[in-house]
Amino acid sequence: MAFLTACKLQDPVTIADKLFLDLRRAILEGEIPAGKKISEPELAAAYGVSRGSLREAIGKLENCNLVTRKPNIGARIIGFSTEQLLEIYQIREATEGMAARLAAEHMTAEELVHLRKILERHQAEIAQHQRYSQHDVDLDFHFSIIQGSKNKRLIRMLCQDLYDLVRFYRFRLKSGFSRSEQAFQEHNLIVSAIERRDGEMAETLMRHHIRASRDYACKLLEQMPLSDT
Amino acid sequence: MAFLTACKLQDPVTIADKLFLDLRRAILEGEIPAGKKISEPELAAAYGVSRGSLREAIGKLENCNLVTRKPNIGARIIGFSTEQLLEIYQIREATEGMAARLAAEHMTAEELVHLRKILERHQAEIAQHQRYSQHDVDLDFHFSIIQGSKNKRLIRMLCQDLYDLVRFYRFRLKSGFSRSEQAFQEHNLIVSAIERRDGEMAETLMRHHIRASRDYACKLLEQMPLSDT
DNA sequence: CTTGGTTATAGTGTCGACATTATAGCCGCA
DNA sequence: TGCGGCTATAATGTCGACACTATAACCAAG
Repeated sequence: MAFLTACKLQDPVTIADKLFLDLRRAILEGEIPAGKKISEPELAAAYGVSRGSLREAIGKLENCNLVTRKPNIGARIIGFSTEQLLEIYQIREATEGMAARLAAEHMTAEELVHLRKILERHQAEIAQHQRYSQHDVDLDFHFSIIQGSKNKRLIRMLCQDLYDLVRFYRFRLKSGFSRSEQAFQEHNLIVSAIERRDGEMAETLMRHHIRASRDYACKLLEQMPLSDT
Repeated sequence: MAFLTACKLQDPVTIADKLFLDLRRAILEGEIPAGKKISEPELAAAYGVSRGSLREAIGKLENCNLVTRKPNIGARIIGFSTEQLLEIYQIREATEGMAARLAAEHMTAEELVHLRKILERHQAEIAQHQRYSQHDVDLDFHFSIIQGSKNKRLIRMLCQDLYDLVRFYRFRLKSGFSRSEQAFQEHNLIVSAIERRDGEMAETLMRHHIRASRDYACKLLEQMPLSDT
């Protein structure tokens, strides 16, 4: 899962950081059900840590938009809604479009080679109908382009905050999610534009790609609405 | 300062929240010098609170990107750099462009009236050469459009996180910052496009506007580089 | 005088306990 | 029986103290 290397905290040193990563994974993978209220004493006991450390970890989760807190009431895991998913797609369209434009300007030759390799992996997995891991390939693709923008703040905004939500939703839609062939073609066009250093075109293509992805997700949601688990 | 009403925590109930707002203001207005390391015991004593509450407040400041923390080392106020300022402009171009597009689709008639009023205020202040408060008018303008997008996550991302940084930099550039007339014309065009419900044009104009603002800031920086205060 | 190691000190991370607030259950009353 | 207020309980907010880490000052050897 190369896309995880984009995150900081690869090797957490403090208890609160370890807890944060543990809880984040548990939330993203549905181990802790969405919308559930967090009981600080309960969770602290379950993980064998103090409430102070737990609160610090919850604070970080709040920054990642994975939990919401209200004063004197407590924290609860975020729920999901079609509305929120559409909001995320709108933000991705704008920011990743810009990222693609910047990547076309700033990506190094080595990074372009890496991008091409991701495409090859993608193609190989399509040939073998490995639709499960396709998600990782897709995330790797988008992460690489974001990294290529060289805009540190943009990278943090997307890789560290927004993409947690993307993974959160993607995990729930995983079952029927297979737009691989079409997505691969679109990825291919984007990379070509970046290789030509055509930032304008790269941005346009990326925005189209994300909009297509959104439309597909919407269709899925109409057939199979999200359930609270 | 109507633009502050866009923030949550209007009336903080908990000590940590009050501290957070206090510290945020102090940082934005340069009361605490940029780049300064934070001593938890010192600050806690200065504000008469416990270190625990202070740490919670610092955590929130970290989410706003106003301080950075390293494990076992501590937190320090962010510094500023031309590079970072350019990064922020790139993000604003993408996200506020999208916000303008969405605002053209979703803004209500009342919100459009409010926008027009802001333009009138802007014009009045130009006539009186009140360049100081022009910044507030400008922030109000951008805040209103962001709010008009009706994308809750986008609103939070911009109003709650990114715009703290905008204010942080704007405070340091305040002295020579007067692009009022030009900015007013651009604002006018944007509002017209939104009134026509022309999202495509609104996005284009907003992106041009922010790019022009960036270019102006760059010129200022060449003449008068940022000093660490 | 410089450099490497050692010790002292200040600071951060962690914890358990107390104060305050929200919530749920219960009782009394209409 | 239904509703309003009260009480008890549990949870969150806050605090002070201890443990561990990084830094700075100091000393000794070259």
